[in-house]
Amino acid sequence: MSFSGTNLKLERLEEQQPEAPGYQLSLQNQPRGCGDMAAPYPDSDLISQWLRRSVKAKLVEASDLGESSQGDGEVQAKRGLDLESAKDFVWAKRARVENIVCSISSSYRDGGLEEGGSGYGRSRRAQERSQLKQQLEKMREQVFQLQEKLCQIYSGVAQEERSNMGAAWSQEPSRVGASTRHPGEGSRHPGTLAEALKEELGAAMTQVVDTVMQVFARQQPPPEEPPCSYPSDQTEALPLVVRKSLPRAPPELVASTFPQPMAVPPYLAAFKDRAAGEAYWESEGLTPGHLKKAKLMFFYTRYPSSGTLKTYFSDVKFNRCITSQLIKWFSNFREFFYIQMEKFSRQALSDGVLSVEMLTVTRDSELARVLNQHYNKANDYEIPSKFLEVSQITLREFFSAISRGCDADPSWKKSIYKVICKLECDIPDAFKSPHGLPDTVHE
DNA sequence: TCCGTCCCTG
DNA sequence: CAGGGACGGA
Repeated sequence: MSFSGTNLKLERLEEQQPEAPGYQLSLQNQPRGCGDMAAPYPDSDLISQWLRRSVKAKLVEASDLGESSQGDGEVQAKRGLDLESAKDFVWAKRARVENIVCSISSSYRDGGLEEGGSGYGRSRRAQERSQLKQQLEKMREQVFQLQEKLCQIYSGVAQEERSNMGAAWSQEPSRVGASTRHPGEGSRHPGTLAEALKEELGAAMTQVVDTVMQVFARQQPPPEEPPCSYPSDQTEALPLVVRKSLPRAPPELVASTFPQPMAVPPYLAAFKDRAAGEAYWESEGLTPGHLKKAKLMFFYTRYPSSGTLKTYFSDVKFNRCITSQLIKWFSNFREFFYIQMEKFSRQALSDGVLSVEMLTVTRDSELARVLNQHYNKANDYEIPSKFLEVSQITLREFFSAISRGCDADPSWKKSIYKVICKLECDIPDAFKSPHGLPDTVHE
């Protein structure tokens, strides 16, 4: 791996570093359109400045005090940055990485920070500088790769523009989003370009940030308490169902004693999960396996009590959140169930069915097929005959109520719900097994 | 007031 | 499927 090109590019970055925010610096080495891409994200300018100050303060702190940067939790805890705007995360990441690189690089190039002090302090500083130098080299490489990627992506866009336009290439290519939407040109798959850009940039940024975080995390002791409480503590804006049995990330990658703004905020970590196609936590949370199990349990119980839920989800650590989530699941299951019942009974009415006796639900019924598709998508479980009976009773209740004109009453379904909630069936003991799902039941 | 449910929306 | 408002019962 050659560093010559990398160094050239970095020096150009460093020359402009004092004035321009970090995220714009590297873009200035790109075609103008790339730089303009930053325009929709003005917030990242502030973030960049703030981050640069934080990193510099960190370096000065480490050097002046002659101490490692370990363990200054109080100072770090005071540093917080609200990066909640998800649309800015890529730019925030970029700004963060580039500012780290620029700051370290500037300090390094200028011969380090203030000399003097005791011999002990000097040797520690030399050690610090040596470590920082190594980090710088690695990060230079990463940033260079990122720049290359951006160039490739953008040049690809530009080529496509040229070939598609067939006319003179614009003197001043505007930002990608705008350049793909010329007036009167129609919607020529701008979404594809935007998506490609987004994916490439996201993947590249993830790679860079990961490396940087790893480099810095190695300097830090592991946190005393891994933030594994996160999935159950913050459920907003994240899927409540987490994938289980995937490798847990080293805690220091999720949160370290690094100054707060540098730590990966949970939602960014979550994005990183998606970008990397991995889940970082196994946890106390409900998994797709639990969801599947719950759906199969619906064949037996439409209104499970919290006690029933606790009994049949014994591998789950129950708290208010988990309980309400499970209850919500069954509420959603019922909703779907009753919607289908109403739909099929109205259909039967319009098809000229005259009496409820004509309405039956068997395994061959279309209604059974729809229900099976919803609650037993993998079709690896046989619908219990009891559920077919309950479905038939419900269908007939709906048919009867509608044919009597009861649906004029806004609360006409409540009487049906009262009937159905008494039709609970015994859930097979196999569902009590905390691991896996019961084998197919053949009746 | 709390909790469960319904209902609507995204 | 999740979020959230409305509603009613305890």
